[in-house]
Amino acid sequence: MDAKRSLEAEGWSAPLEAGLASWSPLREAHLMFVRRTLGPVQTHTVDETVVQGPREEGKPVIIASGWAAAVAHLEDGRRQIVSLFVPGDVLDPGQDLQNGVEPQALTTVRTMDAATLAAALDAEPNAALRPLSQAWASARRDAQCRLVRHVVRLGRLSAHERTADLFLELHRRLRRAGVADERGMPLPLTQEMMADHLGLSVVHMNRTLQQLRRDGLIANRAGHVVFPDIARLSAATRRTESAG
Amino acid sequence: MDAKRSLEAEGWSAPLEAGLASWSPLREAHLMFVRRTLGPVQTHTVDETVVQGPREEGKPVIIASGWAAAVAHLEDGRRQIVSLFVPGDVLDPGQDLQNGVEPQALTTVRTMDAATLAAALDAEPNAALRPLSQAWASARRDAQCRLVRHVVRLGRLSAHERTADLFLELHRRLRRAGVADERGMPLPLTQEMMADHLGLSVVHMNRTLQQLRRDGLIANRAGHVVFPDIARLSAATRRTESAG
DNA sequence: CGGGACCTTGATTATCTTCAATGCTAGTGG
DNA sequence: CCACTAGCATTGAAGATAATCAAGGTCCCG
Repeated sequence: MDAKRSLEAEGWSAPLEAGLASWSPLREAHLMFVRRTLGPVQTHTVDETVVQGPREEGKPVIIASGWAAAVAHLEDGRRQIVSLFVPGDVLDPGQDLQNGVEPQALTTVRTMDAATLAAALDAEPNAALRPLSQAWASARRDAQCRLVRHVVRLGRLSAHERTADLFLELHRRLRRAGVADERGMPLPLTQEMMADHLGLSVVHMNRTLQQLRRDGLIANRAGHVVFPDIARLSAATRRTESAG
Repeated sequence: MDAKRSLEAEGWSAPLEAGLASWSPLREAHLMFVRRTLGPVQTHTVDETVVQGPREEGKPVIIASGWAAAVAHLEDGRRQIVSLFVPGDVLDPGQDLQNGVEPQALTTVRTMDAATLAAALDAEPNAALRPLSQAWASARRDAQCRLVRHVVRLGRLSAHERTADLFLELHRRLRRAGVADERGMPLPLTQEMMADHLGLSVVHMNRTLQQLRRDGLIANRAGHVVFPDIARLSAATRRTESAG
């Protein structure tokens, strides 16, 4: 049955399918439904604005390949990347209802890399597709959960800890989507993007990465990062308490 | 009709009712429904754990009086207050599905002050109660929105900006719930709690507050804070660009 | 009066930003 | 093939911002 998938469909819906299936056990029928209801694919180059306003209910935009991010801009030029989106993720700019009536986007979704997007259809909760809608719900909850973890990261972790912690989160997510292997992952982000996500200056981001490299915790080149010792990288997300 | 409300009911469901009504125009019948379906009130003293695990679906716990917070604890004792809850808010610890099956709470909800809580019933989406369920949905979205804003605050604002920005957000929320007036608001938080929310050390939090006081942006005593000049406080949330 | 929780202070150190260059690499047009 | 450019990574120096350490101080309460 796997052999029957067209190469093309396999090509760009694989991360989405793998991601969904990791949340809930899906049958081939569910994956067929996903492929069938997926909208036309839009191709984007890096740094294009993808979602300006609040997203349409029931028509989540998913990212089939490449990376994107929800970006908040301050008046004076500072910017904060609120969340990163990797293949298989649902794009969500967050919505502000502060003024009551018109929902207003808090952030703008922009591509951080060449990316392909498609509108997906959240399954109606009928019996046959129940596992599928559960998978969508789990994916949404995971996104919320990542926001909470990011607040902790920004509020209480040092630059080194933040960086290690982010790398591990991205690694987990990319493996879930089937886009990374055990030892490393693609990382198309510039140091400036990482800095804007982790609340650091570019210069300090650079020095933090150098330190992690010197410590043998990461090794990177050409859009990829390798983790020579995941256990030690994991330990670097927490403060090392030596002699008490 | 307003005169008919019992004083007791008025006393502890007022912030919730005012908060909901601010999201969607509600009639007396909707408020009656809220009062009628509200569970028994639980009284808590400061620093009690209120919600340990993931919250039950469809039975949101609301806070009728007092303050609470979703708190994340790190192994080494550092802690981050991820979100603050004021009267009328729905408590939500955030849920982690990372390991697939069992939802796991990311944070623990604790009282930051003496507080009274009750379980509320999210209205079924029948026609008569539609405005009510819309109000609940808006309140939920507002909570998500606050998380996004907090990421920006922690990632890109200085200590002074963060503090001013938080005060303005709390002021807006408390006014919405009818618990604060135009000039100031109750603030039962210790400096340590504010520090843990804003990602600062207690000492630095203290000095930042002193600075704001010296600048005439805030004045506080005994659990209350007053804003002598909201416009200037608002300006303090952004970097002041003098000569260009 | 003693204790505890909270606020405040000064001194010192660490972390991180800013400013200003300098290199590096890939793409572009001559 | 070679300047030329643009975007990104890197460096050093200087300074601001924030953390840490270690005391005091105040207030309330038993």
